[in-house]
Amino acid sequence: MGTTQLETVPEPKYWHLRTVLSEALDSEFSVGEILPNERDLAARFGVARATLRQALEQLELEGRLQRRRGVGTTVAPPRMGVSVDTAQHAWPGGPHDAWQTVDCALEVPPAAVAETLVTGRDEPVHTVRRSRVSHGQPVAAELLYIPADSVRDLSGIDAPSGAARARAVLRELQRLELERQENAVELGSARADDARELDRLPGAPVLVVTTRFIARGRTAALSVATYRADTCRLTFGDSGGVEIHHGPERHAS
Amino acid sequence: MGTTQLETVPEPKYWHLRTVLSEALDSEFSVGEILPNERDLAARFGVARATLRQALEQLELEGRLQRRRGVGTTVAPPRMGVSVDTAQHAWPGGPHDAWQTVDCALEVPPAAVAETLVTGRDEPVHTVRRSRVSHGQPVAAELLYIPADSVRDLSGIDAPSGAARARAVLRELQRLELERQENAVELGSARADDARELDRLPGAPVLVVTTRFIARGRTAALSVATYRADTCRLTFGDSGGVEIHHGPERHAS
DNA sequence: AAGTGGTCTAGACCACAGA
DNA sequence: CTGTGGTCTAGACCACTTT
Repeated sequence: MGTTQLETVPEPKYWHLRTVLSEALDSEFSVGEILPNERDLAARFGVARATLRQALEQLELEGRLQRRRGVGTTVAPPRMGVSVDTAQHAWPGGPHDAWQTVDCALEVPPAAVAETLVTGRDEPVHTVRRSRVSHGQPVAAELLYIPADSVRDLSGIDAPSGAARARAVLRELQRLELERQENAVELGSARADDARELDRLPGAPVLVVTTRFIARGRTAALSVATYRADTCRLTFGDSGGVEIHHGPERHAS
Repeated sequence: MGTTQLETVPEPKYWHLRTVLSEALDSEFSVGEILPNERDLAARFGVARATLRQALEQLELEGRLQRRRGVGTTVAPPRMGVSVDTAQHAWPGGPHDAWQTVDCALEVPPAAVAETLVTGRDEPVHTVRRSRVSHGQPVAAELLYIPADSVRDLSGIDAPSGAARARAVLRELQRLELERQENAVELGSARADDARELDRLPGAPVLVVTTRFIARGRTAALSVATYRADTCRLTFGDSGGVEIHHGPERHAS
């Protein structure tokens, strides 16, 4: 009857903790509010700190919490919708481009990239680094690989690297007619350089959006964009700014 | 010159381990091959088992490894491309539908769902459970929420639940004209029921695809599909079956 | 029964942010 | 400097699969 449920198939402590904390977040905390520190929380729930941390990790993965070393754990705002539609992921450098050019270099791409670009192994390609900012914070870091044949006429550009050269490369790319593009999303973990740019630790979960730009029947460019998985909800299709969030949430005063 | 790099900013052991193991996977292992057990591996690298496990978790998150309790850790095949295009995520029940109907019930949806459906709180909606199989293994579990007004004429259907009723509901839904749909992808963790259906443990990382089907200017149905993040690469846009994988991979004999 | 990965503990020390 | 989260250890036991 009113007795406490006997755990016939006991769920792991950390999972139960996750549920308890999740409900507490819904009902007793506001966005931006700081949680008690991990040692206190662990003591309060009568578990080891490692177990408590396992629960927090889950909630961070789900975008409910934000943890920063030296600062503390705060309640995260609902994830922001970020469009990865053809409009925003259009020909790099185009008018409706959501990206900001950072740097450019001529480098030999990773084997997996070289393979889809059909370029020979060890053949250097233009590598443009870009970043995307939304609502005032960095949400994605991108590496754009552009084979040399896609941008023929780079005369008059003396800069061997830098943002100026990047813009020149993208401008050249515009001259090609984009046939179509192929997109894919998958889960990954941030490499050290991406992590730095996204203000996260290495290994942080990211959504990797791979876009193959096809012109004249060939792959004219390949974009590998890593989005912060904790803060972003990628929208596509006929999308707009659908708002779906986890539960009751109030804003801190 | 040829001296070993002094770790001025020492990276975490587990991260270094991840890199070492990742390279070993590329060069010395074939898909499906079984790795040494965790205790042996930890001993071999001179670290605690927990640290070794942190590295393995990373690699599993990246889809490089597959771990099964009681069995062992094996090298995972490259992720399979799964289309989440309008073609596959079309009007549920349509001709090119990739989904298999499992069950149906009339239930009160979670608050977040009720909100986007514009139905009143505590108002039950048709809840259809479906599953998607690709290459012989389950890749996604879906919950489809359909407000009562979207499927008016359910007379002649006596079954209060079950696959038969589910099909009837979807058939009724077809009579509406689909205006457009809005899609979003985000990272989540598998709830207990989804986890069971996906043959994973609760909390396993999943890609949650939320689709809002819009007809007559209203949300006629809402689909929440959770895809296994470890085995799936979601493709969309003008996509096909782009093959991008991590490195040299051979198949076990 | 034996061997695997999964959970959990109670500690320790480190890196970093802020006062 | 203090307090925070991040890393790491050396154990123990549990749940599960296979033999």
